[in-house]
Amino acid sequence: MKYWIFKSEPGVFSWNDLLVSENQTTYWDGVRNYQARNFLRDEVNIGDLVFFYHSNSEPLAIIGFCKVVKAGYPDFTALDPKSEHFDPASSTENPRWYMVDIKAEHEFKSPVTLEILKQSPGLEELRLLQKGNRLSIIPVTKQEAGIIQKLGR
DNA sequence: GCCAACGTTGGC
DNA sequence: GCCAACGTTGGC
Repeated sequence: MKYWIFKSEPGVFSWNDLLVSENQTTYWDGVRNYQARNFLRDEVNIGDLVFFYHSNSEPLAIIGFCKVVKAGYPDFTALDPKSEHFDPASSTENPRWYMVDIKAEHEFKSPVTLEILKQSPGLEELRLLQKGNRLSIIPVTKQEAGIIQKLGR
């Protein structure tokens, strides 16, 4: 089992949006970055734990965590000309972008804010905290995941 | 709203 | 294959 942070702007898709989704499950569409795509396609698996991070918002924080319930499959929004995420270079035969499905598992008692994360020993290497980081699908080590879990209790 | 950092594009 | 220009991200 692996551990991840998925970033989302709550104005686009928030933790609460996830909670009111059918089965508290959503497909994670719209990733249009190759490194993040590779993670979704090749590495994110059923049962993996996903921390749900709100970016560009108040508070900047991990709100809770999810479980991956469906591993990588083609992002169909890339094939839909009406979608904001349409990519004419992607096709059914040769999909360029991938998505996974995640299901809400637990909301933290209080959000684990960016500030808290920065102050927590053991998270110095966390990609989320590196300057200029823009990756939206971030791998997290088991040790880091344990620390984040503790912070959320 | 600003702007630094980053990824992508496209002309050469 | 280089790199300038551009668009986007995301913390502040």
